[in-house]
Amino acid sequence: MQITSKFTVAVHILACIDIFDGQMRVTSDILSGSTGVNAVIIRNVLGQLRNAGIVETRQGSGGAHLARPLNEITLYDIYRAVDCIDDEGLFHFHENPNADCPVGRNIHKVMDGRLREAQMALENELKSTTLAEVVADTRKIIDEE
Amino acid sequence: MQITSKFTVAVHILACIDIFDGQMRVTSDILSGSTGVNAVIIRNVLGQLRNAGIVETRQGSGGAHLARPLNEITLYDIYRAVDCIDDEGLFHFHENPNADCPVGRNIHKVMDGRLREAQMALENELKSTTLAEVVADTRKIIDEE
DNA sequence: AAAGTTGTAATAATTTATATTTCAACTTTC
DNA sequence: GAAAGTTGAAATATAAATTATTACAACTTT
Repeated sequence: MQITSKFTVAVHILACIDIFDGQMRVTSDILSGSTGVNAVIIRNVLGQLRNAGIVETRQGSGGAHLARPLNEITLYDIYRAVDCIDDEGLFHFHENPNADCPVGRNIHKVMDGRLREAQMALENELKSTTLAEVVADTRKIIDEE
Repeated sequence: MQITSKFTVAVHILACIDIFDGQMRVTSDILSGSTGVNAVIIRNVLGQLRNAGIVETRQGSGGAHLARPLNEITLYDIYRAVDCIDDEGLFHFHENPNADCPVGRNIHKVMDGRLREAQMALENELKSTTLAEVVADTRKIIDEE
């Protein structure tokens, strides 16, 4: 199991939006071409990013723009926006433990806090990186090519 | 997307093995009953735990036993044993970024280290808990019931 | 020998992720 | 104001991953 590629796709298209904005109209078709991901999926992701206040898009006119500065968008914001992880959490608990077994009826409770801690450690790490850093690194590599 | 339930199942059955060992023969059928997970899946998980040197099982005789002390088995050991995450890592990268696009051909490289850090933060957290703690908490709750 | 168990392979069913098709609503440009 | 291109969204299809099931040989103990 892995965290859905919508997350890395979202980071990818946000980098494109920042880097190409001004040079061209960054449409879902352009982004589909850069990512290799279907344009409808791109529009879905853009929709989630829009709902989270990260990008701006409008029907008809075409072309996405960032809604706030690069350094105010963390990887965590993106991860949340595209709904990588649902309310159940990162770890999938088996669903039918036996309530007649003393272990079965308590294991969930015992594990819950610890699994949440682990998930939080991951998420805190994602909070520590902003798109500004990602884009800066990308531009640097491009310049050196 | 979530981390496969084989992980929580594995923790569950290890707790059962420790708590019930001596009282009964802890077979895959018993464990299937406690977890609500198919007995063949349980045997697969036990097989992975055996390969990792965490439990001992034998054909014919039946009944699993821990292969080393509870405090020498971390949640990370279990997570590794059941192969929660493959070599690609926790985050799933979209597979066909466009090499003709400057962002497309570099984004993977730029993100890689950061995603690995996040995964490591998760894993370090799992390393910090041993089965001894999980079982102690479980026994405590059982005693208070 | 009988009964019960593990280990493993093969297959099926279920769930989740991703892609595709379609089209109405909208904007800009001619 | 018509044409061309775009977004947003729904419906459906395909693909991939997870979990369950069936089947049985190999093994142990009684």
